[in-house]
Amino acid sequence: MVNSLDDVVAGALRVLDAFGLEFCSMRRVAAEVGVQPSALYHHVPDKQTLLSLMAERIVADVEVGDDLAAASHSLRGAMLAVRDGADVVATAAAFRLGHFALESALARRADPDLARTLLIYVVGHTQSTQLHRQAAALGIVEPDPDLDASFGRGLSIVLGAPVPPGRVAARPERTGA
Amino acid sequence: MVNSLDDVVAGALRVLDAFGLEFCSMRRVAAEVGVQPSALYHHVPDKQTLLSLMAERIVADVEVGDDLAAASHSLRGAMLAVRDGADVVATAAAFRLGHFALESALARRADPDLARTLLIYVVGHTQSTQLHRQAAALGIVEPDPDLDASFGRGLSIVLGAPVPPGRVAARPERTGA
DNA sequence: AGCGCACCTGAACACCGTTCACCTGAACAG
DNA sequence: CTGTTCAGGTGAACGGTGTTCAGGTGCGCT
Repeated sequence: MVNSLDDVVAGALRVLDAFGLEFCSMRRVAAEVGVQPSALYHHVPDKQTLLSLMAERIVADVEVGDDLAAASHSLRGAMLAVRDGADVVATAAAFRLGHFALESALARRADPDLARTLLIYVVGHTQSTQLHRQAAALGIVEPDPDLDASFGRGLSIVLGAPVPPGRVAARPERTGA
Repeated sequence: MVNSLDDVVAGALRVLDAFGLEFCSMRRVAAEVGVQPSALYHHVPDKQTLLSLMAERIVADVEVGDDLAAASHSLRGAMLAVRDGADVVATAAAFRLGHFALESALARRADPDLARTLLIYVVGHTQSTQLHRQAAALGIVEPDPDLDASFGRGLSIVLGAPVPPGRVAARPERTGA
């Protein structure tokens, strides 16, 4: 008892990391915190709201500096650190375009359109990465070791193609057939 | 009675368009088709599978030609045409990176990394657009008339910044502060 | 001592996806 | 005409879900 909102969010994140988003139900979170399901509604109006709080926590210590690529990798890392983290961030209020804290932070450093595009890309690719890894862990698909590099290359495309070392920037302009 | 798989998918899409993804339950689809819920499982093993079929149908007549921007707009249009269409496409098996038909089609026309990045961006931005519009329709947020233009600008960023007519391609390279 | 309030209980409501044993009716082979 | 097969459907049930609500308990404050 005597649980605070933080305790609830922390418990929810523990459940998320242990069981995945699919099984992160209010009842499970309640059990984790040691409480009846209805008690959660004393701290949170909604499951949706709880998910948003979890998302905020997941990306809480992503630092947005002047290096956009570094910020992108930082965000990706933060989401990958928690099971289904990218899904939670994507689902959460997160994508009310323009009302997402990280987007504003990025927009302060660069063109707002670039900020938005970058954010969509980073979250989207990371979401796919996590989904793929989970499928691979279940043996449904063999792991793709190129996924991380793929992220970097896409990042370069979005950021303006200063492709890292020794990499062909092959982007055919309307290759006919 | 005498329903085929196509009838089920069509019914599901009708329910989706009328009530949104949140309320697109097997029971509702069954009612729409005029059948008991359990009957659906004669046509489909899963709700997940049904969603995938719906997604395929939503993007079915998107044409991928040599003009990547045109293809992007076409895809966006197809998803926007159905309520929560982008969500369905994003959720569906869709994003097993590399196993998505549209990604392969795009990759045949351009660099695979560009294809992947483009797809993530288009679906992601459209998803946000649709979510925003729905929120606006409910009066939760005032509509943002710039969203469509925003899509175009982001597209230009991904495709290599041949920014359309009369538009400043302002992309500061690590603008210090 | 007594009020307020944060926190919690326990039961209930209306749904959900899915499974199961069973039925129906048309198509087709002998 | 009989018999079998089988796509398609029924109706009940199982174990879950998010959420609500009336009520209870104990701490801190005045």
